[in-house]
Amino acid sequence: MEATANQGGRATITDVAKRSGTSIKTVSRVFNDEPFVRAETKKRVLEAAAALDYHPNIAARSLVRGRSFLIGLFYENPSPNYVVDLQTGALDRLRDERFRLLLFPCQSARAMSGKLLQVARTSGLEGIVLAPPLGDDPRTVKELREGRMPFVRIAPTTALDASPMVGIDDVEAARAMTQHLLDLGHRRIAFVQGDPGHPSTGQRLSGFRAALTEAGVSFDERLLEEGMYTFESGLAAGRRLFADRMRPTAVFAANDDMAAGIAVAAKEYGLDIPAHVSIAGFDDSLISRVTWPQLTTIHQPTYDMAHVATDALLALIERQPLDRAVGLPHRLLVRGSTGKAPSGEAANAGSSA
Amino acid sequence: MEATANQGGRATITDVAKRSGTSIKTVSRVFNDEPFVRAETKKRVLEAAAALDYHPNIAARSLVRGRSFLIGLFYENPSPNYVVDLQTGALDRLRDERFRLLLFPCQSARAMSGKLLQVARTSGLEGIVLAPPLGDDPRTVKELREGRMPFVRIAPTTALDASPMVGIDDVEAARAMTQHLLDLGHRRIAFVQGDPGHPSTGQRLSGFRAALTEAGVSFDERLLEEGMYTFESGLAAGRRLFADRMRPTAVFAANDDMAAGIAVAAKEYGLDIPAHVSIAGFDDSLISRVTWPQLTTIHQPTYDMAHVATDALLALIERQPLDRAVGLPHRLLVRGSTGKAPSGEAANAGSSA
DNA sequence: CGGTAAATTGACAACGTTGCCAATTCCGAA
DNA sequence: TTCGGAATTGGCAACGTTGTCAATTTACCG
Repeated sequence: MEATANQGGRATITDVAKRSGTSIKTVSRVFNDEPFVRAETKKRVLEAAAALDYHPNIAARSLVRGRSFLIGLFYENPSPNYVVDLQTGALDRLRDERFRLLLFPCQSARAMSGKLLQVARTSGLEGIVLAPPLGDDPRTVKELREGRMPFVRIAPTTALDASPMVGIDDVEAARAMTQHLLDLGHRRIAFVQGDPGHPSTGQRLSGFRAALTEAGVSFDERLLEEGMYTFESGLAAGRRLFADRMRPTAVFAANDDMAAGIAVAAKEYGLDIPAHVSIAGFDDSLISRVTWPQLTTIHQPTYDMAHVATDALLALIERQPLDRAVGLPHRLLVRGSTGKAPSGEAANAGSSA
Repeated sequence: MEATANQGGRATITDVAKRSGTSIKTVSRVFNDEPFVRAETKKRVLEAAAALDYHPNIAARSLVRGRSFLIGLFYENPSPNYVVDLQTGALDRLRDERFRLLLFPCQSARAMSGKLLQVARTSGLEGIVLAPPLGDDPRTVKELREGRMPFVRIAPTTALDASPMVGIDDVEAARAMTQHLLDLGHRRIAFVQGDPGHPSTGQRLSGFRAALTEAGVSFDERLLEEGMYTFESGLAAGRRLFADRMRPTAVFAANDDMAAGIAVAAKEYGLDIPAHVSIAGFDDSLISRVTWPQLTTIHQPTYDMAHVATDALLALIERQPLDRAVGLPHRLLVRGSTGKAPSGEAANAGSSA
C-alpha cells in the first residue's frame, strides 16, 4: 500500500511528488499555501500526502529559509503561578503560528548576564521574551541589541528604555493600594519589600511612599521590612513585625506570596484578619484566593503581558513597525484581608513614642 | 575586523574553515568532539570560531542527521505548581544534553485523542513525555506505538501496561492516608473525588475504600463527594459536606487544591481545623503549605517523576534497554490540618440515624 | 483564428552540516 | 633510509526543502 515512500523513514516531498504525478516544487507550493496551483492539482497532492502520512521536514525548511521559527521565553521562577501565566500567554499567542516556544528557566539574572545571547544563538532562536527581572540587566539588553537579536522585555513601564517593553505601572499600582489602606483609616502601615534584585521592588516601594507623602502621613522606617518575594520570607517578615509591640494595623506586601506568609504569621500571633490587622498583596496570583480571608491585591495581567509581548516579538521578527512600550492596566481588587483600621489605633500608636 | 564572515548573516562552518586555514570537515570534527584532530589544529579552529562568533546551524545539523533533538512535554493543566514541577524535572534532566524541550499544553485528553501523533510529527519531535491523564488514553497510546513514536507515560504504577511508565502507587498512598485518619480515631471520613477523567481519581478512591474495609469501618456513601481537582470544586464540595448535620469529622480530598477549598469552606462554617474537622490532601503542592493550618498530605515526587521519565525517554530514543515501569516512593506528610477525632463524635454520628 | 498576458508547472541551485572514503602526514620499526 | 600502519585531514555527496527563473499551458481579446 504505502510502498511508495522511501524505505523505512518518513515520506519526503519527493515521495509525494511521485505519487501525485507532479513535481516537488508543486507539492511545496501546496504546503505553503502559495497561489497559482490549480484546485484539482492541489487535491491530488493533498491526497497523496495524506496517503503517505507526509509532514514537511522542519529542519530542511528552516535550513533553506534561514529561519528556525523558534522563540525563547527566559524567566526566573518567582512563583509557579506567575510562570504558568507567562507561558500560557505566550503559547496562546503562538497558536496557529508556525512559531514554537522554547523555555529557558534561569537561576538568576546575574548568572545569565553575558551568556544570554550565546544561549539564544546556540539554540537558534529568532527572538526572545525576557520576563522580569531579566529584562532589567543592562548588560544583557546591550548585548542583545548589539547582537541584533530581537527581544521584548516584560518590565514595569516606568523603567522606560529604547527597547520594546510591556508592563504595568508598578508605582501607580502601589500608590493605589496604599491609598486604599489610608482610606480605611490605617496610619501605621508596614511595607514588606521584594527581592532587591527586581526593579519592581523599588518601584512598588516608591509608590507606597508617594501615597503616604501625599496624604501627609509620616513613615516609621522601622515598619519597612525586607523580603524576597517568597512565602517563607513573608512569614519571617510577618513574625518580626508582629513580635513588636508597636505592630502595624496594616501590612502591604510587595507580592501575594509574601502576603500569604504574613497572614500565617498573623494567625500564629492570634491576630484576626482584618479585625486586628489588614494585609494587602500584589499580583493577584492564585495564592491570593486560597488564603483565608482572601487577599486584597493588585491584579497584574501576567497572561496578557506575555501575550502582548509575544505579539510584539513576532512583529519585531517580521520587521514590522512597533510601539516601543505598551502599558497594560492594573486593577485594585478589594477582598477580605483588608478592613477598617482598629479604633484603638491612635492610642496604641502613641503609647510608646 | 570580522570581514571574513559572509556578508550580513551569521558565520558558517566555511567561514571558520577559511579563517583557521582548515577544511569544513575538520571544523565539524572539532565541534562534534570527534577524535583524530591534532590539539594544535583544534586550538586554531576554536580561536577562529570565537573570533567569528560561530555557532553551528542547528537546522542544517538536524537535516543531515535526520534528528531534531526536540522532545515534547504534553500535559493538561491541573495546577500551576504541578506543571512547573514537571517542567523543571524534565528540563533539569535535559541540561547538558543536546535535547530541547517543547511544551504542549492540552485542553483535555479527549480533545487530543488521535491528534497527538500528528502534532508530534508536525513539530518534528523525537519523543514525548505524557503527563497524566494524557498517558491513560488508550487510543493515544495505541497510535503512538503504531507510529513508532518513542514516549514515556507518567501515570500511576498500578495502571500497568506494556509501554514505559513512571509513577507512584496511588492506591497504596491513599490507603496510607486513610489509615492515618483512622489511627486518629476518625470513623466518619468523607472523600472528595478528583476529575473523573483522570485515572488517579479512581485509584485514590479505591485505596481509601480498601483501608476502610480492612479496618472494618463501613462507608456512608453520602460522604462521597464529586470534585474536579480544582480549588473551587473543593470549596463547593466542602460547603455541601458541612451544610449537612451529619457532617464528617475528617475529609480526605484527592488533591491539595481541593483540600484547600474544603478548608476555606470549613472556616465559613465556623469549624476549627483540626479541632472540629480534619482535612487531608494529596500531592504536597505549594498550596498545602500556605493554608492555615498547613495540610497533611501525600508527597508526590512530581519533579522526580518528570526527571526519571525524561531519562527513560532519552534512553528509548537512543534505543537503549529500559525498565518498563518505574515506581517512585510517596511519603505521608502529617501537618497541622489533621488531628484526633472530636470526642463527641460517636454521639454526633448516632444522633440522627 | 492568431496573439498576448496570465496562470500554472517544473528544473535546478542553493541552504550549512555531517557521513563516507580517499589522500596525506606522521611515527616507530626494520 | 625505507616501509607499513596509524593518525590526521580534506573532498564531495547527501539531507529535504524553498527561491529563482524559465517553460508550458490556459484564457481571453480582437
